[in-house]
Amino acid sequence: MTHPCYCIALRKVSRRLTAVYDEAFAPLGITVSQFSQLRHIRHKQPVSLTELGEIQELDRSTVGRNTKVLHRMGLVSMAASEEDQRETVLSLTDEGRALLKRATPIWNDVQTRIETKLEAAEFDRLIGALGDL
Amino acid sequence: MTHPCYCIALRKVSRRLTAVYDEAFAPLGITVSQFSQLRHIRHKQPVSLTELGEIQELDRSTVGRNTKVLHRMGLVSMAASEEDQRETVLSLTDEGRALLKRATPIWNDVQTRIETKLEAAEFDRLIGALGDL
DNA sequence: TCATGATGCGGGTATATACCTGTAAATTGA
DNA sequence: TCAATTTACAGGTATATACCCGCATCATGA
Repeated sequence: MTHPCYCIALRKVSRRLTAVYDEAFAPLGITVSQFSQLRHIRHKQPVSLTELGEIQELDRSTVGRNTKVLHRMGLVSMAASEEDQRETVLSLTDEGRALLKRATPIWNDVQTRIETKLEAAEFDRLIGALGDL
Repeated sequence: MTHPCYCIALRKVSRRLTAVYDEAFAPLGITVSQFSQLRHIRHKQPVSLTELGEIQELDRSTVGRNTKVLHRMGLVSMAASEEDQRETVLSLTDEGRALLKRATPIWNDVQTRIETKLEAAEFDRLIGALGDL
């Protein structure tokens, strides 16, 4: 274990940071991943699963499954496109919009909190800084 | 999307970097996550699931499930501890050791490849550098 | 127009991950 | 010594993620 693995180190801070955001969003019943997807949908709606996948750089099937959860929560509507019957078009529901509005200040707070940890962030310092969040 | 989310950005590079390592390890039939766990086991064997969880900063149940896969692959042995009947102790099998030996030069190559991308890596540069791997 | 190919998705399977609950074994304190 | 607590784990459930296959639909070229 002389040299740390960059990938494993990155995965570790990614898990940690995700936990920080998720904890902040928990009162709203969403995760940071879901928050991000809601933001993308708001920005691009009406948007197809494929397009959303390209934007988020996620596999289409992943986006489909993640979206189904948001749909089940009543935050996102899924409808067949009129031009192309194969396509599912996503939009925010009123609840989705409302929740995103409530989530945004929480996100801003966390972002700011992270920024203060990141000032002179080279890679190792990044790991260290996020390590004691 | 004026401001990017630190967490989402980090998750994204984490996915990407994982894909790079996983692709390199693919001929051996393991992932970078499994490689890392094998290394930890080799370093600490005989080791319990709980201890391994603490080392890897992963939930015990996660380690248990990940280990079961390695065990199914014949790379790791799981035996009840003699001192404490509750404890499962993990060790590498001969195949596990052999595979780790073959995996290590591959890992070194990827590490080196990543290093050349990381020279002056502040956070944003990190994202950018990993972005075009 | 119509076969062929491309596109959009759903679902199966798999890993990686966490939390919670239940159970069994060990420890400890009265 | 024995009840109460702590520990170690397995398994259930859930999200997040990817790859593959199959199906339906659309687009295109002969």
